[in-house]
Amino acid sequence: MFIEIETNSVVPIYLQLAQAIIEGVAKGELKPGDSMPSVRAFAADLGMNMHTVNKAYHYLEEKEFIQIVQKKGVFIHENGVRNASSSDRERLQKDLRPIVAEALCLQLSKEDLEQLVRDIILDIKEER
Amino acid sequence: MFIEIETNSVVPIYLQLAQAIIEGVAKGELKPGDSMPSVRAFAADLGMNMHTVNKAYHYLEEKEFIQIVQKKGVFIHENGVRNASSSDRERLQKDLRPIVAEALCLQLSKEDLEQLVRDIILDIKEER
DNA sequence: AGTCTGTTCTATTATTAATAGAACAATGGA
DNA sequence: TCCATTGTTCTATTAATAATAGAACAGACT
Repeated sequence: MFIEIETNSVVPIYLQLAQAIIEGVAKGELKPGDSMPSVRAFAADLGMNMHTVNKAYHYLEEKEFIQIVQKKGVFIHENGVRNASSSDRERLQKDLRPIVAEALCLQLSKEDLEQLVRDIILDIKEER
Repeated sequence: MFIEIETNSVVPIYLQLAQAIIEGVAKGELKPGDSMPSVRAFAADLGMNMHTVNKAYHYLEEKEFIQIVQKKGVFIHENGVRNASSSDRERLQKDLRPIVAEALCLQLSKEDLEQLVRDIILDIKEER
């Protein structure tokens, strides 16, 4: 699993890490039940601090994408790939809204937006 | 123009303000050339600090949605409603990617995503 | 002349992000 | 049983960001 972190990005590295893991799940590279590296091993591997990885893990746990089992390890949540709950949908909608608004200003039609989404999906899934 | 600010949100209020203005442009409530309130008047109106409004304005200026004219005022950019440039598209794609990845984990099909986007577009445009 | 404009400056407060190191209790393999 | 590994918790420091505050400036407009 390739994880690229942009140190100069405005998006914090713990979030970049979390998003990379979500992409891993999205493309099926990480499957429910798979175990994730320990916070220490992952941190060493990525050249970041243990606490930063821990923060990413807890962020993902809150979103129910991973499961943290005390003293045992971290696993992709059995329910990580699931049918979106209503709170899932609300969250998606909230995150999506400002981007859609911007797209409208940029004269993107529904079709343009759909094309953009399609491109992203391909881009996420092709890297296998 | 209704602007609602959630003081307890994780998204900073200067950003919420900027996004609200973008929505205003998206729904055609704000048109290129329209003048925006002065930083002081807007701040007083919204119950926030002058510098916070100023920050939102500069954020929007960087995205080329408004134009700040020294000593005269702030206006919706003449090019605010435009055909997306390549840098516009890159930005959209970058912002969209983590959301699409999450949607894929949540088993949303292309069609589901398209429906979601359609709902948001309606929601943005109906409030007139 | 006087108000309004965005700008600039210094300042303070609170929060977040990231790092660091140490210690704890429980797990699990050798 | 021993011992390394697990996530957790604690204190700490540093840097950056967000939000507020107040004052002053120079130019625009009336």
